[in-house]
Amino acid sequence: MAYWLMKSEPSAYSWAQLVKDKRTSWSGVRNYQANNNMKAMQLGDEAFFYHSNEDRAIVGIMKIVKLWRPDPTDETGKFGMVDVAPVKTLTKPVTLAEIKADKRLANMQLLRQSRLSVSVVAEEEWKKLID
DNA sequence: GCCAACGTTGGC
DNA sequence: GCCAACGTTGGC
Repeated sequence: MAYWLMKSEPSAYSWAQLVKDKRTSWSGVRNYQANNNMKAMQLGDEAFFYHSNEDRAIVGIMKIVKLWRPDPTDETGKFGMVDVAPVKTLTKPVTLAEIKADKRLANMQLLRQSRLSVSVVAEEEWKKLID
C-alpha cells in the first residue's frame, strides 16, 4: 500500500466539491512526473488532498478507486488520470507552515518539488501527518 | 502582484 | 543535443 499527495486549487476543484461528488476523475495533469506517479497508484492506495494557493493545507484523505487510464481531455494522448473518492475530512487541516516546521518532514516530495501536483508520501511521513 | 523554480518549446 | 526564451505553478 502506497501513499500520495494530490494538489488542487480550491477555486478550481475543492475538497468540499469532491465530498459532494462522492468520486471524481483526476483529469488535467500535464506533467510527466505527476503522470508517472498516478500510473504507479494501486487500488486502495490513499492520498492526501492538498489545497494549493489560497489554503495551503492538507484537508482530507482520499482513496484510489480506479486505476490509471488515458485522460480524455488530453488531445496528445500522453497523459492519464485515476479516479479518487473521499475517505475522511481532516478535523484539523495540516498547513504547509506546520509541515515545513517539522524537521522530520523536510524530505517530503511536496517540499522538495513544490510545483509537482501529484507526489509520493513515505509511510513514516503519512503516519506523522495524521496523528 | 511578484518572483523563484521548474518544465517545455524551438532555433541552431 | 544545447540552451535561450517563454509559460506555468504556487508560495509569499
